[in-house]
Amino acid sequence: MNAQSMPMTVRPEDERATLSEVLRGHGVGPTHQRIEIARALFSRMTHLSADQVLAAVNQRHAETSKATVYNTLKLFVEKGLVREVIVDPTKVFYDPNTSPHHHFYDVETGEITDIDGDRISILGLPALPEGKVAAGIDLIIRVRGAA
Amino acid sequence: MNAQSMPMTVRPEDERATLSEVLRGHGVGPTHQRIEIARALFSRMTHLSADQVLAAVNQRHAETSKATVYNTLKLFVEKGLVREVIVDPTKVFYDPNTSPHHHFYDVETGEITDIDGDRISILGLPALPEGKVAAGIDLIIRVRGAA
DNA sequence: GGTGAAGTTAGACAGAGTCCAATTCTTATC
DNA sequence: GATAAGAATTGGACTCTGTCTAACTTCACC
Repeated sequence: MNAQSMPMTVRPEDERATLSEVLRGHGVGPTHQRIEIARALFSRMTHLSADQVLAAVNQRHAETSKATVYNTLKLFVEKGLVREVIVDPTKVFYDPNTSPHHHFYDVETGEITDIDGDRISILGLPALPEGKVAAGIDLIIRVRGAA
Repeated sequence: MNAQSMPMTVRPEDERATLSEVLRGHGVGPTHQRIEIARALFSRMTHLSADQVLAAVNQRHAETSKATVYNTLKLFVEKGLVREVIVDPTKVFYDPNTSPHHHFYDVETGEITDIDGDRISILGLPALPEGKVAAGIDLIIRVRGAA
């Protein structure tokens, strides 16, 4: 089971256990803090910045430090649980949807919306530079309110 | 005449005049500082961050403040003289090539390379969100050294 | 219950970018 | 060329995101 296949609704008493399994399945030892951070991301299935994750976690009950949120988000990226979305020059967003997809980014509101990967084909994708491998492909369509 | 059609080599005594014309043609009043910043970008035709622009300008002779570099780069973006490239979570790069194109970004070295827009076709581009207009389309291919 | 490794923490720190009030420059007009 | 008004520039303080470190806590295992 991976993050994408996690049921959208689970009985509250099962939620922690389910999240623990998701973490373990990605080679991440489950701790209170990591479970809370995973819940913040996966229960919303939306793009959150580090400070939004921190706020969401601490609003609930669990005191979690800034350092742990940053450590954990970096770990989740390494382990493939979430994906970094770099569209806003001021902060990184974390996307719990790790399937191939692209992004609309509203430069005025900061809102990020997914574009399913299979709705787009990219033809003539150039050969990667010598000795390099792909680490991610993201088509970013910046939009703003009509004039 | 626009930035792209500016001759790659000009007689030094004409360079300031040429850059002045480019700026004026984009509705930007030419000042010493703006000319120096434009020269830093257009003489290299490469992707520079704000601090690289600052270093390039001040290395030459013209003392220019950090605030002016940031003000000017923002103005250049508004006026279509350069394009922001947002691929690195720690800083924005400015690209003097404003024709439609995409980017390779090496996550290990930080190197950015252009991909000509006409080498790639994007099929099935989804409709923009209601009431929105496109502000930029950038396919970012992140690469890293092979394992 | 003891031990070591893994995880968490507060708070200091670094770097990019913003803001502001004071100064300097540009430009239009005479 | 002098002048005045608006535009541009400036240093420095400031904000914010993210990193680092050394101490502390938790956990698994014996």
